[in-house]
Amino acid sequence: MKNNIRVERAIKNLTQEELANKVSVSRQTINAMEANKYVPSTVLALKIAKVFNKPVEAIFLLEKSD
Amino acid sequence: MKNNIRVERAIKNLTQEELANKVSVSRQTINAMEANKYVPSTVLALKIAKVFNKPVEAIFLLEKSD
DNA sequence: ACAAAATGTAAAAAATACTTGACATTAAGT
DNA sequence: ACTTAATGTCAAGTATTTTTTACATTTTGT
Repeated sequence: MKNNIRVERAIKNLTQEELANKVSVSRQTINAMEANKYVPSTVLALKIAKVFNKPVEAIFLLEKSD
Repeated sequence: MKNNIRVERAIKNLTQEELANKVSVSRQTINAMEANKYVPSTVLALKIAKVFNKPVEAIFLLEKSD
């Protein structure tokens, strides 16, 4: 699974830490997600999508391998 | 987090097992999700939304407790 | 009423998400 | 060049998701 968090974060001009605070996770969690180290839970995906005012599908993209 | 899987499944007339096969998880995973026993991964949420042709947000709903 | 299909549930194990803390590297501003 | 903010990364630990197996209950069709 791919994600556009870094891009969306740039658009909104947010640091990893600021985003982390907004969605109540650690900064490392955001960092690891951007580095595609793991797939977040749906709760977290919904919260992030909400911060960016976009549907989940616009930020998190399924790949063939999923 | 709430979800409308049972309703969407009824609309599409799918059994838990059929849905489970479509998204490559066990029947118990679908059952437990419907029973709100746990929150699925984003990959699973995306796949389920795709089966139902709806955005993730239409099927999985954040609650205050999230 | 009976049989078969669908659903509920539970426990143990495996896999993965997420935290905390700590330190190293890079980028930005003065 | 210096300082600070931002990001990268790692390791160990906790929490949660998901699988498997197995059996009980409910629903559906005949």
